[in-house]
Amino acid sequence: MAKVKLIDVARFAGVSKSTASQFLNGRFDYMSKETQERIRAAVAELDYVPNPIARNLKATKTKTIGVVVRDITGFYSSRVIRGVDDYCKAKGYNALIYNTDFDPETEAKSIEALYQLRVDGVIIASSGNNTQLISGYIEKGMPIVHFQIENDGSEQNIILSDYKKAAFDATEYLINLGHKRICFVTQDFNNVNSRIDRYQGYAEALSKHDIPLDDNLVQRWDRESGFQTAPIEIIKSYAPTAFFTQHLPITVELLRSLNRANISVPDDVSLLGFDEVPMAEFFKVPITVVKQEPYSIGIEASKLLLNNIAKETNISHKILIPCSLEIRESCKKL
Amino acid sequence: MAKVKLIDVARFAGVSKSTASQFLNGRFDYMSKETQERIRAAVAELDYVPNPIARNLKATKTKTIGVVVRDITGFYSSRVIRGVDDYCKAKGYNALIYNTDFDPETEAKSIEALYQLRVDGVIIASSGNNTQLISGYIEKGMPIVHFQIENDGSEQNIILSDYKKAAFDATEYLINLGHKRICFVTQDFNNVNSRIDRYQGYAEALSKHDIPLDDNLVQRWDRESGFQTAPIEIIKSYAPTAFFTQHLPITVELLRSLNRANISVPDDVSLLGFDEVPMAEFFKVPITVVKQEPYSIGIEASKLLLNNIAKETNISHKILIPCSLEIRESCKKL
DNA sequence: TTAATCAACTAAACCGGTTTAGTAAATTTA
DNA sequence: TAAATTTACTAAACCGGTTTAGTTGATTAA
Repeated sequence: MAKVKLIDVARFAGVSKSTASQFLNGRFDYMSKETQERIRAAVAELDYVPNPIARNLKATKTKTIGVVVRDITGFYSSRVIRGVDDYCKAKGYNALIYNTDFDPETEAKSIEALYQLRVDGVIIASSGNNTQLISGYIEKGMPIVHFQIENDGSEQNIILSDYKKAAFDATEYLINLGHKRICFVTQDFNNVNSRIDRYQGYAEALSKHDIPLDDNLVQRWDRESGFQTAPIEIIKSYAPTAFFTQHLPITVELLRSLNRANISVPDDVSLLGFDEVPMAEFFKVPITVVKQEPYSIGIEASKLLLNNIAKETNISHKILIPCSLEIRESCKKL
Repeated sequence: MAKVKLIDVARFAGVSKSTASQFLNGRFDYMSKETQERIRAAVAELDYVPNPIARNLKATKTKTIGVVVRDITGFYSSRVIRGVDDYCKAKGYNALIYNTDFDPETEAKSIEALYQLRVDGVIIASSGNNTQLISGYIEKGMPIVHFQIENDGSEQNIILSDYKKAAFDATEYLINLGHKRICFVTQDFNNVNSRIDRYQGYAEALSKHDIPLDDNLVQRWDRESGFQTAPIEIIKSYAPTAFFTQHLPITVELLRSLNRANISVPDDVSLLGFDEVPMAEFFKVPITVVKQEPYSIGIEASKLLLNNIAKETNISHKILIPCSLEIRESCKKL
């Protein structure tokens, strides 16, 4: 494609490669005005475009970072990526996206691929199954910033929503509406702080309002097998007046179940979801949710990463981004 | 980061750089078993990882392509990108995403950035305002594949939904439900074939069923100023029994208007949209839509691009991907 | 007047690989 | 038995830049 290179410019201007390079990097220390002008003219005449790859080879930098997400297609992930990308582009970096589809092995392969590609750093929403492996890369000197998922016991750079406060606020909102039997639906904690924190926010709100914590109202859902106990059974057996779902897919599946069983939201049961629901305004019942700020998370994550890259430090930072409660129509006042 | 290089491996194995390189590239032509074994051992011992950048420098290839979209966050774009990325990764390429936010200038800058980065090719949903410029890059030898938007008169590689057939089928579906006054809501054609084709599909369906084409029922919408005529006015003045919107934002805005004006879909007026609507199943009225296959479009676009890169040809190909009608509840039988 | 300094460059090494053109020893052919 | 060929490598050029260590002629200080 672009064939004219530095040596061509140098020859055209009648100077050496070194001088041409100095000029292009703005170091005019001891360079006569005429020489500068000749090189400028040569660049213009030959339509020269420096090759950033050759440049970075020498610098042993790629000006590229990696972003490892579950699926770029998701509402949350795509916005994080957009934030990362906007910040990176502004700082002269490019971002390479790797999708893991929730598979820890694909995740491991992605990190290795990025390592081999010599990216300057990585932003990752890790599954939590590769903690050891990731530590290894950090030791090898690859700066890594996490987001979305915080695993227990790992000191790391991470940007997170303030899950605990968000869950607390949401639960308190339901309590203030008169709810006492609030069913908390979560994925298995599995040492993931990001899940435990929400639970704690929930528990603390109950405690603050002297509502006993009923273990029957803490229900599990997982990606493969769905609800451990069917929502209809939960309602029959434990009579919750509200569901508080901790993840968009849980909200979606719960809503689907309730619709199928002809259980009306919010008349029969209230529903509050974690994570924004796209197109909520057009829903039969617009869902009240805890809204995260994925775009901001992306910005902050890349800010932190590029900072670490620049300073070659790796002191663990944890940054919390506040959430907000988006009140719509799925929670009834009792 | 990774510091061990080829020369280290070579020294460790007691061979020259060249021999080590030959080994790593699987050319064992005249290499003794013992030498092979020694290099293999050195690689393993030193944990050597080849530097793809240095490799590609010599090859004058980057094994990277660019993808220029409006906004990675969108339902359609994110899926196209996912398709592109899956195909590219499988073929050893990486994709760099550039967002234009519908701004032709940002688009131009993105292409130039990708050109300077020496990407091996570009996949783009162009605004249509940079046709000249893009031709320039093609002439410079940069392979380009378009998708989503086809501009009038430009011979180019392009992957598209079969817009005409899709619009024909959708219109005929409405006609078969008894609709005769179908309001076609579109962006200004502006020489964009992707829009004109839909209009032709619409017109041909009407014609086939002997329904006169009423210009009053062809309405404009644009991103900045919204509807040229407010939907309520359209209904009052021209009494359509159905709307057929040509773009997701139009569908969304129309629905919003109708809701605000308390006009019921489909009781007062039917609605059929182009483009899938996320979460449609939970809508007050699930919207019937023409569903495109963005993931397939991404796959096909990258297939075509990588093919052109490999063969260094650039014969214009146009590939149509069929759409399907996703029938839900927003169209009433009259 | 001569050594030291400075302005304005350039040669060559380097980044980390690939590839082409050789080379020396062993083997085959004439 | 000498020439031609084959085997198993290596030296050096190259990809397209950056950077370090010089070099040369002019100017300034001692």
